[in-house]
Amino acid sequence: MNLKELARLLNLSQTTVSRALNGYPEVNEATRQRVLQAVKATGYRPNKAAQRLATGKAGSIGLVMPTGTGDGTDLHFAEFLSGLGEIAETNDVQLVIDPSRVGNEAMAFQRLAASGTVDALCLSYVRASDPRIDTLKSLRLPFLVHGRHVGSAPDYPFMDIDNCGAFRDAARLLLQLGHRRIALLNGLADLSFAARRHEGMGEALAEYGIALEEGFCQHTGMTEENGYRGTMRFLDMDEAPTAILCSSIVLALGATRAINQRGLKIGRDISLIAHDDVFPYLKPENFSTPLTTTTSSIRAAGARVAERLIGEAAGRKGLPQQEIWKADLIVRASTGPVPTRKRRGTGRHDEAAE
Amino acid sequence: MNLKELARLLNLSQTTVSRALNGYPEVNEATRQRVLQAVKATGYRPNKAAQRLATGKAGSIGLVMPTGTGDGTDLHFAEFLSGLGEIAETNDVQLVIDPSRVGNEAMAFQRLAASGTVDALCLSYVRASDPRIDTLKSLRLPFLVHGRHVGSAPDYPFMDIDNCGAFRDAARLLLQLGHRRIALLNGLADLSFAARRHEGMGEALAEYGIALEEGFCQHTGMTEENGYRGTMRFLDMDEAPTAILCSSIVLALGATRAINQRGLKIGRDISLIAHDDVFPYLKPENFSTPLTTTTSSIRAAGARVAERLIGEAAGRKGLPQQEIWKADLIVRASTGPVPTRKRRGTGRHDEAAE
DNA sequence: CGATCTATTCAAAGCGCTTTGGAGGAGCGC
DNA sequence: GCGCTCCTCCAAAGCGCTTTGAATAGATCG
Repeated sequence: MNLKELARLLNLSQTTVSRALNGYPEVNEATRQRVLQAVKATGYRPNKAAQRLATGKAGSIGLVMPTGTGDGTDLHFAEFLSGLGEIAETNDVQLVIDPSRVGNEAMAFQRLAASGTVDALCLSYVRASDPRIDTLKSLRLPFLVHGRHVGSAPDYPFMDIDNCGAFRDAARLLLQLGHRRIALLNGLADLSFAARRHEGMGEALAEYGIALEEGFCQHTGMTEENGYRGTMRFLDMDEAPTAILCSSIVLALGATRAINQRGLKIGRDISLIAHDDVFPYLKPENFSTPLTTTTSSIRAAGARVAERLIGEAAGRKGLPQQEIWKADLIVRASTGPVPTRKRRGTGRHDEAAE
Repeated sequence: MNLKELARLLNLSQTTVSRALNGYPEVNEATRQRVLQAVKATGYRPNKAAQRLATGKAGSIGLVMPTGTGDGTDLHFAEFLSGLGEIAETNDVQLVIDPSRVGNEAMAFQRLAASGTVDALCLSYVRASDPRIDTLKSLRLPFLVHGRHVGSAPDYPFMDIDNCGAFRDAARLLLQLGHRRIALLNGLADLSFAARRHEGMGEALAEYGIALEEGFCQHTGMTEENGYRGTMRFLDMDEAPTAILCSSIVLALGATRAINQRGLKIGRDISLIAHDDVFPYLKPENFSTPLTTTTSSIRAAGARVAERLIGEAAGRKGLPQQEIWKADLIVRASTGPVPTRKRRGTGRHDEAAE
């Protein structure tokens, strides 16, 4: 069933039927109703490809899915996607995702853009320095970056959370609790959020005249395994940290395992703060010791990104170009004052820097 | 840059250029090279919408993403998607995902199908009894079901793993080790894989004359929290199970937490087997006690589904219509002989049935 | 009453691609 | 030289939709 048939069926021209369907004013209300009736009766659906061809609008937004990274990226991607999806659904917009091997995304973007399958593009998993942003800028499509590069001030639309502030606040809390040796289990170093969290933590330490030593930092894929290994390495140090910041709840999972295995008690012997992207299946409040977190729903971020992207594709103006959400610092039982009596290592010991 | 311009540029007709690009034989190899050169130089990409309209082929496969279920579904979906994506990428096929609120998927499928944006559809997260399959059958598009309904023999193409066999084998192993009180932490009861695993476990127990009691079964979303709670409930029983089967590694995570909290030792005091979908960020071998698992990569399944779907969309015949993969039972340290001396509860105690 | 609006409707021209049905020329056998 | 087949290439007809530019009819007006 296509427009032509439908029009013939109604003894109308395609023009009129098309207009009736798309809400143009120059069609009699009675005929519009007649058309709507017929649509319902026949189950007619406009062919999207034809619509695209005719209008140039695709009715979908594109995103590039990093495939097979194996670093726990997928976990966040799924949740982000879920948020995107919710908004996309209510706006009757489809998501077309172009899977692409890492390093090949620029091509994937070009393909998506040139093929005219999407009205707007979304970039996620931004690297600290990311050439894909330039690719995006060179395309003539609206786009939105989830995250932002590090260094210069971004001159493109983005939506990001205040990773720097989050980890600054988290580190401050620990410092206020008397911790001086604080370690960081971070995501891969070239990811922008990882760089920013590192930075924020460094800032807080600096306020106490402490330097963030690289020995106290791990940059890895955010898997349970890496969380475990990193924590073990920290705990094995002569001057082991009394607190650890984790860039992901999955890392915290591994950290918890390591700490438990050592017979230490989280919140008493060692403090733990993790960034929580709010996964429904793994909640920080359900850890054996409920986890203090910096919290920001990545799903909500996805929803917001979709909202803006759809708006922009529709030509709506006046949307904020750059947006940074603060993450909440939610204190639970995994943080406590620095242990006064030594349990392991040498106990309290200020590491003044500079 | 479009075909017409490109053709003019080359002093060729659109026909010839189109044919050169699509690998038709009736074009001189020399001119084909010339065309290819020009494409490279100009960065020409065929407009997908136009191609779709002309050929009726969309060059993409559609899947419906269940949105906002909050039951840990997303986790598996992401990994599955990742597998789909890998194959889709190499075949230059896009994935269009239609997010849809649960219960609304039938409409989403119809929308996808009628709009002509996809060549084939994939259904995942099959329920034990699933009306969406009928929807799919009524559409005139190739489709593939990941999973299969329970009850009658499926009369549609699917790809599934042998959930029944996997949990039968797993339960058998436990039975051989002397366990008689075995519990099940399952996914939501209306999901087909959950039903099948329940069934398989029941079969194994039946071989030993044991009935699978509902008190030993939990059907919930596969979150860490539910794993923990369920396990706690089991451990609190007078006749607590000596072994637990988990339908997901995330459930096992919660189970581990509960067991540890009780001061029990996995593999000695209580045995644990989980189904492992092979998530890169959470590996059973890295649990504090490495987990015995029934293993089948959901990513590989996604890849296979994509392969078949793409083949079918291309009209390739002779592909197997129904496919069931066996899951490997990989024994690690979380399973051991049933404890002989009682630690908790009443120790060994046969619960003969019937 | 002829002229000017206004409210509806329509025919036809694309959108950028594929594909059908030739056309022109080279090569061949007779 | 003629008819034939091959090999290349082309013009033009769609695919199903939107949209431009008119046409028609009824209403309004001087």
